[in-house]
Amino acid sequence: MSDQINTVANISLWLVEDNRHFQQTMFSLINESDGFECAFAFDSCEEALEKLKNAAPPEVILLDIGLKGMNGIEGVKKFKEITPATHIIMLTIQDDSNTVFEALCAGASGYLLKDSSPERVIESVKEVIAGGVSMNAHIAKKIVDMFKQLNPPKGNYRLTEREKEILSFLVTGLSKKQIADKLFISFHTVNTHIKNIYEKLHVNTRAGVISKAFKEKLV
Amino acid sequence: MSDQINTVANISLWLVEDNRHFQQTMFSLINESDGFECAFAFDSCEEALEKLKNAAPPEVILLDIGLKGMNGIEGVKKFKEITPATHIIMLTIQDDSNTVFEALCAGASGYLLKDSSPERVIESVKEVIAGGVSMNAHIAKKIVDMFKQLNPPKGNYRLTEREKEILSFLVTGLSKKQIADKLFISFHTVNTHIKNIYEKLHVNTRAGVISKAFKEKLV
DNA sequence: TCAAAAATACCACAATCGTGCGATTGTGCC
DNA sequence: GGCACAATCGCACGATTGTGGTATTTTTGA
Repeated sequence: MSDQINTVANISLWLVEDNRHFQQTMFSLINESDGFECAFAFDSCEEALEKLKNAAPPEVILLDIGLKGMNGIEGVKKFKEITPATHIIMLTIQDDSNTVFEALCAGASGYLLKDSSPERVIESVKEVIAGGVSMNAHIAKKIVDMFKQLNPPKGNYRLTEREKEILSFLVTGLSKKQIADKLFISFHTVNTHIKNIYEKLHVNTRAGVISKAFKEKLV
Repeated sequence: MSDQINTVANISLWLVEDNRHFQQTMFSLINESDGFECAFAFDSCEEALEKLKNAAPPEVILLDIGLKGMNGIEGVKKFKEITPATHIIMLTIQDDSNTVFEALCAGASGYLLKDSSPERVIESVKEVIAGGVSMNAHIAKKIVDMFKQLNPPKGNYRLTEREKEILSFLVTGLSKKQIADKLFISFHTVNTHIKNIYEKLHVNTRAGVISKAFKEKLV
């Protein structure tokens, strides 16, 4: 508790990038920015991971997506295993949405085009530290599209409330008898409801109902 | 082909917003921006939808998410039905991610906080016209999180290739006999395989296997 | 108020399923 | 050679399912 006289601690960043020229540029850019400090710059994930064994993890890692050796995607996973609280921003030359998308799924918090303006770099870092995910409109669209695709408008088979209820029990794997007991109705009634569900969904086996229910998000 | 002397056509926008003060501010902001033109401003979705019947649709609609009458979400759906090529940007007072998320799923191309800077507004419009989706880091995180949730790491139950194959047939609703015929093996063999699958997945009904297969993305 | 829709209940029977056994063959591995 | 494992095949039997009916009561909507 001696010499905390100047300011609050800087945000610490690490840089993993094999292009020495770009590495230098980025390194300087960060260290010249108020409140940020680029502690280390590495040429490969392997080196950075090695360093993590005996150094405090940074708050943010800027990680080239196209590294030799362990590539960025694998890198994200490894880093996140070791220090899950560290935010990782991918660096890419081009707007390759597939790769970026994979990186996000692997745990990255955003990505930056390498030719981004210094302001944009700093803005991204701030965004991820605030808990956000930093991406551009193009990637955002990819993700929203994919999301919509995974959430197709659910088909309407005009199931009644009771039928939906029973469908949900079928999906959990209950037998007719178990459903009857659960709803305090007769086995025969459940039988009838199931017959009606089968007819409405155009299926004729348990397996058919359940697949259809999952595929079309009926449950 | 007569008087195309001045410039390329302006980007046409419509504004749907019931707060008259904000409506005026935004209207002026847009019309003062080079290359943009706010053709109409409406107080409600109903009015704008009415106008669409006899006016050319705009390239972009700025749509308040919290309108009286038909709200923004329903509005997006209606607009998109009538003029799917029109990009819609939602206007929100607060960063309400659930609503914004619904809007995006309903077809919106982005959203703007109402206190965004004029530059941010124009930037968003440009982004959506370029085919992107405009959102901030906070919403982006929500969506990426949701996406990850939909793609959980698949459990490994050490199913053999044959078992996986049979599992996939089970999911499509085939009976033991049908599977046997399809694979040119005996009914009894299929029976055995299914028994083993049940044991490995810790289930004991057809329904159980299929739900588990879907929930854990085994197929 | 009256008809339609939904929920309830019952019966019977063939088909299919789940599960208890046991057994042979081929393959890879130490 | 011996061991583990996957794939194959077999039998038996009780449990459950799917399907063909019919029929009553309650709820809903026009």
